[in-house]
Amino acid sequence: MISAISKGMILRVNGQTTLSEGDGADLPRPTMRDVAALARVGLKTVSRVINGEPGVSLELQARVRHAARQLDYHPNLAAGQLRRIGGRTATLGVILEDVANPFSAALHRAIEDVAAARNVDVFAGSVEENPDRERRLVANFAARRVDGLAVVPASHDHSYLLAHKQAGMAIVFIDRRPDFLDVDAVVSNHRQGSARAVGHLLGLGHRRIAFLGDLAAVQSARERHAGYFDAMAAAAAPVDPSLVCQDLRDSGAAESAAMRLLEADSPPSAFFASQNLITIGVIRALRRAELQDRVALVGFDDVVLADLLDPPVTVVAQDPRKIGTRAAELLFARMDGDRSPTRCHVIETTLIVRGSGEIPPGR
Amino acid sequence: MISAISKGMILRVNGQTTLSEGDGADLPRPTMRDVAALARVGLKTVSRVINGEPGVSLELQARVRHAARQLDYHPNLAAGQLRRIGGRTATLGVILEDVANPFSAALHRAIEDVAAARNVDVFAGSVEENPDRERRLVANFAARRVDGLAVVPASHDHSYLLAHKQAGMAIVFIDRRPDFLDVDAVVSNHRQGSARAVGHLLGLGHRRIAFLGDLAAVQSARERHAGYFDAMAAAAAPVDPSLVCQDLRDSGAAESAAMRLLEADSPPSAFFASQNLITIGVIRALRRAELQDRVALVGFDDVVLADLLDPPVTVVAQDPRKIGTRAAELLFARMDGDRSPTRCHVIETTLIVRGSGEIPPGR
DNA sequence: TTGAAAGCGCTAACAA
DNA sequence: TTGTTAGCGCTTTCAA
Repeated sequence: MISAISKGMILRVNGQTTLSEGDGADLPRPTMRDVAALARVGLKTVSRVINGEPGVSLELQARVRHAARQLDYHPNLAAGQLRRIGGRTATLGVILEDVANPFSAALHRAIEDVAAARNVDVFAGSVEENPDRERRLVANFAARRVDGLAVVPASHDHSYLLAHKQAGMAIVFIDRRPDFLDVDAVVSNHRQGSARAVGHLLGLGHRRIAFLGDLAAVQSARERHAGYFDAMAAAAAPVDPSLVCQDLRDSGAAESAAMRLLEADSPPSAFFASQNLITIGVIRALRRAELQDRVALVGFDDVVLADLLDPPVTVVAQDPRKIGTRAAELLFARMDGDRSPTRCHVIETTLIVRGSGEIPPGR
Repeated sequence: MISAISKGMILRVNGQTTLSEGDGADLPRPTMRDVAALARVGLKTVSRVINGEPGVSLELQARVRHAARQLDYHPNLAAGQLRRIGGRTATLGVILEDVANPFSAALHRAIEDVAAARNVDVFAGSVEENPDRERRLVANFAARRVDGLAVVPASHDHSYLLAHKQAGMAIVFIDRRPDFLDVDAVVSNHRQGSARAVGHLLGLGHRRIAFLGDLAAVQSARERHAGYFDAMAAAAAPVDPSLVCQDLRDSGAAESAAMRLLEADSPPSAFFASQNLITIGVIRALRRAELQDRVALVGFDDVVLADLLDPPVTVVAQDPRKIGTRAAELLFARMDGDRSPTRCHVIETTLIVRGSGEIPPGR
């Protein structure tokens, strides 16, 4: 049985390409050869027109464009990249903690904007602090030959990226510094920002300040933890280990931990919540305990609507758009041949005083 | 001058591939040929081992794997896809309003999770309701031969996607129904959800209910607008056109519009904010006017921390995770050969009563 | 079980 | 200005 020939079908008969009438489905995509045949020009002429190379007569340009439109031709980028010398794919890989987390999403968008200006497409993936997922994503992106990779790394030993770097993949670390690997990085000043937050509470007279932190395995979480100790030590305030909770993976865990502290014999007079989801958990706990006006709270990383809560939440804000933009620019600079020594770019944080962090102790 | 040969360099001499000592930078990536040469086997044998095809002796498998590891070989997916019959790229394109918007980001994450389970990588891009950006992204993703495309469309006439669909690209629309194109869609019940929100306010006795909406050019915004009229008509409540504001593109615009309404001669007794950013704008306006306890508010789409505001914000919640998951599953079903008629899947919304929507009129 | 040859859709290099 | 040939890194086909 011979299947029907329907409109729009590409017919290749004796090397001649023609267009049928009908409205078939699942046609093969037309190739440059098809366009060349229909326009009755050489393959290379089509390539020149499609890529905007000079040196094609207006007449042939018109014929090629007309044929391309007729066939609804869309070039195959992968095929071109394969042969092209230097073989850029015009893609970037972005590896985030979670594309749905507001901080990650803001980074993503900033990177996308820089990339879009160069017509570079962006792969994104979520790692959830799982080093295996990170490696899987890196392997995939490498197999796709992304020109650049922006990573918020979950892993510790980053030397497995060396081969990719040497193969010409530009790499930038975001939010965390690289270990055992020489690449650029853009990070918030986690330690100093945290010390500032805690110092702010200490300045109001707080001494029993709880620290709620993310996975201790995560470098940025450790730095924020260290900032807490820095400030406490600078004020000669003793650290009560029972007020230090780490490894809180989401708002729920943070809420429970905060509740436990509030219900203990000698509760904290203030909280330092070292991450956005943790801040949300602490806010919920304070509400449940109806202590939001008596126990102080400073969060690290800003939270939407934090200014409209009662009391409004004081935070140390990061600047994810600036971080993402800088990271993308570094990536493109390296791709463009920048061979200068790698650097770690530190983006300062901002203390935003709103109310929750200014509640005095013993109220 | 002859450049130094350093460790790890791939040397191709007389067709023989060997490994040098040193720590060179910018090596060419090893190819299957290099692995084959080092392992002293045929090219196809390497291909079989890398792709896990059966029928290779254990001995040769070991030799190939060892050589691959030694060279830090990473296969080039694009090259494989080019020759492979049916040519799947194992990629998806996701076109969103803004990857940083919480609703879009939640969709994105849900799609990513379904894709990751199949080891499919995801391109994402933001359109900002600009049809030109949509077309540019679609063209790029088509040029990259994504197997599937999930779009929150900004454009109106979607027939330009027909050629891609016919070329075998699976397509699903999210949040909006396709016009002039036969593809699957997954949408919230915008109209009924909005009618329910407005009906809720009418049930409390409100008659002067303001509608604040997104770009009227956007289909989902129009449906929410229609839902408002449905409910008003059902209650035989007159619509005051001065209480209907559209084309609000961000929280700031929504805040100004709400302020203007509140300061007018006969202000509304309730607001229906038909989108998450608009809801935030209205909340800010009500706070500024100190009317948050006197003017009711129901929002469409939930907002983080809405439950902790004073008063807590009543919303009609969408289920972005469910929408995204369903959309991705439809995409994969089509790729797997599902030829059943296309459908528009409607995901119901949920009214979450929290307080702001239960403020009676004339308070 | 193994591998040589052809070719995917395109660009590079070169010839006309 | 135009076209021809080779070949990118891989998979397919087919022969050994």
